[in-house]
Amino acid sequence: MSQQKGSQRKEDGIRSLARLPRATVLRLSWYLRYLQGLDKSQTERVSSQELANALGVSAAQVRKDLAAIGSLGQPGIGYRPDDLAKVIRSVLGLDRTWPVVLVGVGNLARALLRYAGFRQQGFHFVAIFDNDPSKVGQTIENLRVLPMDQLAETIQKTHAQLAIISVPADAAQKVADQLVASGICGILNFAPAVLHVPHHVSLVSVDLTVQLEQLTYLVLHKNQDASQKPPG
Amino acid sequence: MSQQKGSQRKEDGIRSLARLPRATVLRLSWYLRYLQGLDKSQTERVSSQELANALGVSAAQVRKDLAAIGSLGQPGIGYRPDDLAKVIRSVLGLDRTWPVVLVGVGNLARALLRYAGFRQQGFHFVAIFDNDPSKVGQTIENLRVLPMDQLAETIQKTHAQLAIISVPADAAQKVADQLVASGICGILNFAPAVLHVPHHVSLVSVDLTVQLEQLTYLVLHKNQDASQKPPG
DNA sequence: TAGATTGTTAATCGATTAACAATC
DNA sequence: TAGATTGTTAATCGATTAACAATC
Repeated sequence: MSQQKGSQRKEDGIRSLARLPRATVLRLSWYLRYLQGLDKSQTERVSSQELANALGVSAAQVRKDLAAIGSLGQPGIGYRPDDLAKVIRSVLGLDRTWPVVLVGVGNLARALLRYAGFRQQGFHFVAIFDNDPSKVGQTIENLRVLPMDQLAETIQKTHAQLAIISVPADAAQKVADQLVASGICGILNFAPAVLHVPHHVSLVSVDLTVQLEQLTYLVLHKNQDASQKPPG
Repeated sequence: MSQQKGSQRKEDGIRSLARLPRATVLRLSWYLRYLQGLDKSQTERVSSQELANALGVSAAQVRKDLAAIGSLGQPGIGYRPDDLAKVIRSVLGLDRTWPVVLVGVGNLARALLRYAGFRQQGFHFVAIFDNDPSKVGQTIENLRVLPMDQLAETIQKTHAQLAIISVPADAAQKVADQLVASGICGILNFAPAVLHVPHHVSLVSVDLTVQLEQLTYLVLHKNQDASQKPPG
């Protein structure tokens, strides 16, 4: 592995990180979750071994992941939970507030709007949309459901960069196109459809049926692979 | 790569498959989804290239994935959608009905209970549970909410092998333990917690906040990685 | 100092891609 | 036959693990 590669360079503690492996980014979320669960006043240090045990990965993996975002640990001692959490938050972009718009007001949307976990991490719903006239005008969690023709305008006004799609599969690509045209940078898609977005837009899809199908495969072929699964 | 490895052997078409790579199993779900969307009477054949274009992967990848579950294509011709879908369904265990129990009746649970996608693929909710006395006895989608002390009994009676956890994070491990003790083989977990289950139980976790955090990372470090993301 | 634990290197493992002979 | 497309092999790429010198 070549040193001095791309924008990667060491700089007294925190490294300006050149695209982390996707699996590493996923684990950073887990590490953060674990650190947030620690009793702040009680825990002075955590070791890679402790994190590894808690999350079901190897200690070497943990050290590799954390070394990728900075020299945050002290040999012989471990990591300071607060420092670690702060750096991970910064890397994941959780040291700020993210306005989010949501398109498609069904059951899943209602659940998402009420989901406390989002608010805790700085995600903040600023507008919700539906193309069903009978839903437009309803109020859910203090938000009026807006018609789709106000999408672009609202996104520009609220500076929302993120959107959540929870419409039926056959409507999802059209909605994605509208979101992209309105300047959205990242889409979290819950519609069971493969979406295509331009290069400059980020997309994460969560397909609930696919997840359940992964589970049936594992159950059916159990004992051939019983390792701890990454969430998602 | 050695031939004749483990239980893998070729046998006229369908191969008795030795644990597929997890990424392959994920894509099998996508292929199936695409095939199900095709107009049956219209489409006689699909090529690996068509599947690849539709799903944003390489054609070589598609052929490799499909070759792993059998010799299903005809050189020079392509694959027969019906045959392909049938084999994928069989590999994923979707050629049968799966009774599912759900624990934790919150907003997300209500959304999941009404989610049509589950039913379409053969998943069937047979019982729902909550430890909140004010919820026990309520009826949702024709199911009475049962108290937790009826969990084991009900699971045995319904022969449910799968369970969905949608309780708060701090209750999730205890619920998982109860499910395992009651004989459940596979758990789909929506609680934002890392669960530990015995070797013989399969676990898939979907953490919505983690998914949104992956998205903020991508948006923030955009143009460093703008590839199509696998759902989940 | 002795014990613990990091950050990093080298070795291993696994998954993806490219190329092409086989075959419809 | 000529054109198309599979299944498979070898090459590439990337991620995980093991080991250990550096250091608190």
